[in-house]
Amino acid sequence: MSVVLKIKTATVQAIEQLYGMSLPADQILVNATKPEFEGDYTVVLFAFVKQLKKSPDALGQELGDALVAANPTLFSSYNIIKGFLNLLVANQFWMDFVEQEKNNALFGTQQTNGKSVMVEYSSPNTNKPLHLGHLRNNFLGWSIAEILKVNGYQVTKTCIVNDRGIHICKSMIAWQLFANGATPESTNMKGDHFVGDYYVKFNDEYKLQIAALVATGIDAAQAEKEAPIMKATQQMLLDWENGNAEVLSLWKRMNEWVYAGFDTTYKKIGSDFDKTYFESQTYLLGKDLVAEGLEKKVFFQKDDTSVWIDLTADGLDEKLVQRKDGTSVYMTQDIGLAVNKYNEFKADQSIYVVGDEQNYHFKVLKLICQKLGIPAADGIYHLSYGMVELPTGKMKSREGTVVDADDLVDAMLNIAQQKTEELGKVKDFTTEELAELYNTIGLGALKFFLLRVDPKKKMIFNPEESIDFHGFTGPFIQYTHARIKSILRKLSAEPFATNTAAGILLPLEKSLAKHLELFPDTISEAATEHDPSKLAIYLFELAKLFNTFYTQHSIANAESEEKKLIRLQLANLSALVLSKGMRLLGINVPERM
RNA sequence: GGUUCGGUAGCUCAGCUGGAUAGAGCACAAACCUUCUAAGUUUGGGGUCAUUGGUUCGAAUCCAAUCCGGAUCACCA
Repeated sequence: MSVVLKIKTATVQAIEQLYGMSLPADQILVNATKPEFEGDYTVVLFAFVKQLKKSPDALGQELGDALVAANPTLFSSYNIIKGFLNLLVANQFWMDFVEQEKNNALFGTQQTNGKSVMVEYSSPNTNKPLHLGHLRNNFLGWSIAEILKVNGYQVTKTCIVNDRGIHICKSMIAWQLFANGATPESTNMKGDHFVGDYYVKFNDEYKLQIAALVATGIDAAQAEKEAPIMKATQQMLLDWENGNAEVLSLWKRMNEWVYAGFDTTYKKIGSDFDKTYFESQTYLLGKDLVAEGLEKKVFFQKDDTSVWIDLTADGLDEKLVQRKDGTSVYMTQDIGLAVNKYNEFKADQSIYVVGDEQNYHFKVLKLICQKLGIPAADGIYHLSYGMVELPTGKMKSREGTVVDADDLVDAMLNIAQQKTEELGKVKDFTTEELAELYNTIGLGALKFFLLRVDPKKKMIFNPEESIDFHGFTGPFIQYTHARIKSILRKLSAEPFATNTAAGILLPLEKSLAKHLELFPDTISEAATEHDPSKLAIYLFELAKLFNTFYTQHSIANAESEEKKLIRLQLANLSALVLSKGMRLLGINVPERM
């Protein structure tokens, strides 16, 4: 049980005993005491002053006395200032806490809660390489999955690959027209980039053709439809759907190129999935649900035989679920896939990590599933994240203003290498060890950069300014970890003796212990809010605290053996929490850097 | 226009279930390496928390209106 919860519980009991009034624990407001006052945690009294008809001071006095008397191991003293009851937690309490957790690899890990959850993320299109936006998606999805795991959930990571559709045909057509049989092998290119280039070529050619048509006097909208390359693409999509062998074979071949490229990137950034779905295999799902929905009168049919759902009562619009030609739309597929996933995994919750541009889509998806009475419906949760934008605005692949994922990762590794070489602290590393270190640091900087901000908010990335390695960054935390490990190596600190001294904790020692104690609560908050940035901020503060502590107090040359011991314990637990916490963000921490 | 998300220091962001004098990092100015890793630490300047009104012991936080910006409201996926 966390300290804050203990304080709340103790307060509830005290109020019950003193005044015979029972309050729920969540009505007690407990804050960390502001540094300018004496104390560790503060109970805000105003909330019950009215109900109890007492002055804040009198209430605080009685409550403070009762709390200290009833919980001598928890509280050592208290003071009251203007309606705030500042409680001082006993030094021994913090020391016992550190003693107990000092080397506990499971610190912060919850027991299994019997619930299962699916996390769907990444969702790439197979017509172009991954970009910075995908990186945010991948890091978020992966991290949330790990955070849920330590909170006791059984997690299945899934990925839906958008491997069919008009956009795929665009690259295929362009390849037929311009490639002269070139392949990734013959051009020595990564497959996803190779295919992506033909997607760009399509758009270039398309624009030219439109311009040519407009020059002959055709209006722009008409020209967009008439352009031969577009007509060919649409024909190809039809051929694909009709199972044309030649088209299917080209489609497979080009997709294989892309998968090979994605595979490399996923390995490099550490993304993995337990189950991958392909849209080419799921896009027909959901059709039978349309019939079922019509029967249940959830859907209705218009005169032209298209099928709709009326969501005006829910403050939304009418939404199409089946075209008049009987084919299904995106929404229908998603309903089908949701049912499919549920049948396969029976997950209690299904989290979709998808950009906030699809907020409306997922709102509708959940509503429709609920109206259809699908068991998975209430468990649908859209983890909506903001776009990554450039200072000049949104990234657009057609205009070449995307930040390519591979390029960015490579650039990060280069900076990591350059800085490491400048500092020259690991000259004895082998080539392999160095490569691993650059990877750890470069990716750590990138992942932390993308995960440290609230997922809901859009964020700005300026390619002109390289991602920092100082301050609120991944490398700063990695560095702190390496620093601690260096001390532990030198003092060969394990196993620890049991700390029996009833010593006094210095302010910085106590601050560290206090902050370490918050780790389990932070992890569970990150899970319930679906927000890894809570964890990132926590870890940064821990690293900062440790560094301050480090410069003020020596561990190796501590004033006494007792001091040395408690500091060793604090250092070891700090390293453990930093390492474990960073791992939940998908970031490794080095032993040396 | 409807819905929805956002607006906090020069920049990037915390804080938002109402609590004490609004915080970090970067940038800027300065100090600290014969002592456990200076990718570090310390100090300093820097704010009309978009605006106006309301709710109350107390508002960056809640409510309303307004202004500004994004997303979305496709027989695209």
